[in-house]
Amino acid sequence: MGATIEDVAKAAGVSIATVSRYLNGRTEAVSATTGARIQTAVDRLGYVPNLAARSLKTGRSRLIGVLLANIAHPYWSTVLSGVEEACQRANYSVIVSSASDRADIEHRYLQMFLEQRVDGILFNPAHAEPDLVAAWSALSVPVVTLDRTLPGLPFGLVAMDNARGIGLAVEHLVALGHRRIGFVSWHPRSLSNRQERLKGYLDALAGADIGFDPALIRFAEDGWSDGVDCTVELLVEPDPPTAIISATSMLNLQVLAAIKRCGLRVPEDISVVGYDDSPWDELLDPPLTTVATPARQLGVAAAERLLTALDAGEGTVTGEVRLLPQLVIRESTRQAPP
Amino acid sequence: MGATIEDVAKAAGVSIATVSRYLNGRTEAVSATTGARIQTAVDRLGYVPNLAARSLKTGRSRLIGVLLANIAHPYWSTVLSGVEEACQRANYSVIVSSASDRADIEHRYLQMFLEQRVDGILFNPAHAEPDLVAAWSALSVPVVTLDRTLPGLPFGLVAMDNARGIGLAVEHLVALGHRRIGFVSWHPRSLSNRQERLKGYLDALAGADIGFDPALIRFAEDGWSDGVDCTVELLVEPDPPTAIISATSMLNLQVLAAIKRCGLRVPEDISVVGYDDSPWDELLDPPLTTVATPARQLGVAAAERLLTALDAGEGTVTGEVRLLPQLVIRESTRQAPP
DNA sequence: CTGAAAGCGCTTACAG
DNA sequence: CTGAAAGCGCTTACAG
Repeated sequence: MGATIEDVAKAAGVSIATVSRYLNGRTEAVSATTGARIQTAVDRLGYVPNLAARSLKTGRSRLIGVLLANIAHPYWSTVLSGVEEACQRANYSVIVSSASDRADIEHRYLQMFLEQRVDGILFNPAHAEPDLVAAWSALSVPVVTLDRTLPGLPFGLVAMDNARGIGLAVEHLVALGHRRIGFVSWHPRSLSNRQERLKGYLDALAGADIGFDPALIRFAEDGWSDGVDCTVELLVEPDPPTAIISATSMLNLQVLAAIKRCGLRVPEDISVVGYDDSPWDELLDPPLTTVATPARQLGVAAAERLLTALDAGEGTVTGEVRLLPQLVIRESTRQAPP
Repeated sequence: MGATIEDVAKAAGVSIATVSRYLNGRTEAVSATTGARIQTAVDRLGYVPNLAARSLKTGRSRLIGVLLANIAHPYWSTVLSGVEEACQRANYSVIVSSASDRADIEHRYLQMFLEQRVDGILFNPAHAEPDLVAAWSALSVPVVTLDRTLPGLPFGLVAMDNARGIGLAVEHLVALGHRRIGFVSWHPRSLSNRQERLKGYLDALAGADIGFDPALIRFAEDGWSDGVDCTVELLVEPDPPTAIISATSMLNLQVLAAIKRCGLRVPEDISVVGYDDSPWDELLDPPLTTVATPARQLGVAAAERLLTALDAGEGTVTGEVRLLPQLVIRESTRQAPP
């Protein structure tokens, strides 16, 4: 069906070498008239170069593999759009896979990426248990890890400054006079981003000379419901918090729903700081004070870090890039009760 | 760096033809002992087959191109996870691109897909203006269009039954005694899914013998804010609606926010039916009555339709598959005031 | 500025 | 059950 470079060469009355040079933009190496003849042939035949053939020859596929822990999470689709944008700009295509939070699937996909001979990998790991992850120490392409670090692996990291993000939330609440500040998060497990947020909470508390009360922390199971129950538990404590920090965007609404279920009002009875600043956070009731963690920028930064390494011919990416979150103050936080 | 099939053959003391047969699962054609020797060599060398080479030879890439109008929309990331899942099951990889709602970008991406020699394309078009779209009439691979039809193009369609979805919402409100039912949608333009929802609204009204009042319809510009203004306009009409249907998930929260801004309560003062049943709709205040349009299933169905055509060796996909939405009744709708 | 030729890593008849 | 050989569609020294 498709025309090949040979068809074009024949139609233009030149060799395939010349066609190839013209197509690859080495215009200084092809005379203008020859170029015009080739272009005419390309147009007439509807010639579309075969990247598989090029890849086989050059050893570069112009493919970037993106492996997400779970693509169904709205935050990550936005990150992906940033990755997309940066890769597109650099003329790379993006192969996307989602591990549905399962390490065995991650394995399969990484293998697939290798078979497709992607030039590089962007990876938001679902798990970080050292034994599961050890097998990836010898991946043959540069890898940049997104938001989560993998201990002991030769990957670069591009992530938000998670500790600082939660720090901003704590400081804001402390400035409003709150001293009993609840923290609702997903269970940290071995995931660096979650651990960092927890650490950010503890450090900021310490920095404000507030004693840490374990009763004020709740870890929910991943998903769209457990956060509600966890928050309710927190609210029925004998000495409940006057403010709550939600450490993940998917938990924001669950915390709010739990508070309403308990018959409390935000911010009259309790203040809430959310995370991520999803586009709809300002549409919530009340408009949510949140820690903004620009998703699109994260994607762009990660892709650019990888692409830079690729351009430089580096076989591996090192170091880490941290993006700074920002606090967006809206109406869900106010002065603590006396 | 990477071992090739020739390295494996040498290490196992057989020809590359035999290695190829073994690797492709034609185990009946390879003796058990030879197979074992090959497997040992593969493991020891860490051999990873080169799909570009295979693709070049077989003419099949095992790549599916997915082109989304805008991947940053949460609904579509869920659709994508369904596509993902189905393709993974069938051993295809997925190349994802997002057009950011721009037709020129769509063009570029389609071209990229062709260059990558994808085996098929899943396409949620950003625009459907006939002149923009005409160029795609001769795409060399099977295409299935997602949610939106492209007039006159030889593509299959997998979509929700949009008209029926809105019909369900109208019927529910009519049953509750509402007769002034507002409709807030994005501007339909030439997009079939939006036109169908509008038609569903009009037809259902007619079916209930309710005269149609143009003052009850508002079209917002795409995005996260214009829907608020449109809804406010609707609410300050001299004879305002007693219920509102939001025709897109991204509009649900905007409609709710506008109602609150006007000092009205849901459902005491006005009923609201949303669209899509995003996972957080039940966490809203009040929990939202919505038309559920299972995103993941849509993705799975579309991918399967395409994969079936591919298996059958069909060069083009025809016909359409319609998925039925379902009404999920929660607490944002109630009896109309007398 | 242009062409002939080798070779990227596979699969697949064809022959044995 | 196994191997030798052709060929998929490109790129890239090398020569001229």
